[in-house]
Amino acid sequence: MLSLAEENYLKSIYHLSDAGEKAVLTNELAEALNTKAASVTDMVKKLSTKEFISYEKYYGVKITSKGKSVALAVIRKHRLWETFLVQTLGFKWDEVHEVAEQLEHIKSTLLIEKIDEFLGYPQVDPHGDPIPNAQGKIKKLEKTALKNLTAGSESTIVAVKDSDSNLLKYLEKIGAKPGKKLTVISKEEYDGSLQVAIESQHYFISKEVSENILVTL
Amino acid sequence: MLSLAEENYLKSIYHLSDAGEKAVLTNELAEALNTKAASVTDMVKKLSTKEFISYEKYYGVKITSKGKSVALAVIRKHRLWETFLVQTLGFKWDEVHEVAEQLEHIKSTLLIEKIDEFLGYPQVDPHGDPIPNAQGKIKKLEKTALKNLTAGSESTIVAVKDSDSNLLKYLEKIGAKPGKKLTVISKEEYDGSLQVAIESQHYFISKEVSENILVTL
DNA sequence: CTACAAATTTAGACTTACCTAAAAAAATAT
DNA sequence: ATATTTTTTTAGGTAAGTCTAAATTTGTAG
Ligand SMILES: [Mn+2]
Ligand SMILES: [Mn+2]
Ligand SMILES: [Mn+2]
Ligand SMILES: [Mn+2]
Repeated sequence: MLSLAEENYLKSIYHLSDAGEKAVLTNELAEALNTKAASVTDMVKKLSTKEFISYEKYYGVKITSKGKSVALAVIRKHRLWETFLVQTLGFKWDEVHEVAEQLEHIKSTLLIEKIDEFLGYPQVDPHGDPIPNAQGKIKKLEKTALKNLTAGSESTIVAVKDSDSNLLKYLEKIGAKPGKKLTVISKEEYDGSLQVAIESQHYFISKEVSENILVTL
Repeated sequence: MLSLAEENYLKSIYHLSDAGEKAVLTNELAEALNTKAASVTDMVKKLSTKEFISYEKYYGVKITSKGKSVALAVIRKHRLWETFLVQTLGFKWDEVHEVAEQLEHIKSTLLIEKIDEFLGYPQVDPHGDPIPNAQGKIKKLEKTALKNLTAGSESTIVAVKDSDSNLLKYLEKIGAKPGKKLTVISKEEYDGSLQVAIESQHYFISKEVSENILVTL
């Protein structure tokens, strides 16, 4: 049985590695987990011994398929809980991430399957992120950050960053929800800011925000 | 912010003290928490420093009102979650206690208030135990264990012990649910076993079982 | 190629929540 | 009242997960 800390490390490694594609460095993990590099080295050794990751000193870690399946189970729980909180209990989409960070560690297969069934097997969470199924299969979205689009391009919002409550409140205000059409009207080379249209409303968007909105290719 | 261990200690102290009436001894607590007396002494000192309990060496602990309000908040969450699992997700009443032991430690006032609202402010959990309100007020049930009844007495089941899954499956089978009428037909002095009627069906009940069914006075 | 900087690991400590074994206090029995 | 048993506390350790500071390795720039 994995500890809360171990589960959080595996989840972060999974995310930072782009679903296991690339190696993750010690400092990246320390940053993501709000801890220190020395602590990461310790934990990474432990997870490596248990074969959830492979670790080569000074070269970072790669997640194994065993580790991936743990990570995906945690991500599944996180996203199902977020969906439940919004759809069933009426939470706002900026209120759910923190609570889901706790709920994702509840150990009960029955519970999460019942929630999934209760919700009618949702495919994506309130922020547009895909929900892995019980077997750990996850739909990979074809997506890019809004900041990569050029002036004139039209696209649809696929997902948004879920962990910044203030960002989410702002996105709500401008109607930047998954599913909405978005057109880039102009782009300022100097600071990377954009002018965009969402449902015929025009908005100025900072580069920072444009990094956290994911759109169709 | 209290740790999981601290919350569990306070909950156990509350239960073992009959809602704070009497002092709780070190060994009782060790037994209830599945730990050793030495560990209890350590924790009890810590909780005492933090003023959740008062502790006098060799004489056991008493819960303070500060401690009581923590305990009641945890009990509230436990019972609301159990109710949610049964009513909303279709868990059986013997499947919920273990999961609720985890869910009761989720930190989010909003979450538990939303669950309470969603359920329509239930007064008792699936095992008949009263649910404290958000202010920590709890209805004290007038109840006694079935084993204290004498032959001929009629009563109504108020609550049953919630933590033994096999007991609950058995009680389900004989229809011993909170709200049901129960008559003691005879009592065997030798081993304390009883013959009872529930909805005109007759059952032999061991002393052990009769200690875990609570009935009206 | 060498010097300096950046990233990472190692060493040594700390906190929480446990444990066992020994000592001390309280309860009970003679 | 004294001896024995039971309960509780103290002493000293352990494992998980964290930290700071120092040492080591790797990367970069002249
Ligand atoms: Mn989230
Ligand atoms: Mn999300
Ligand atoms: Mn319970
Ligand atoms: Mn219950």
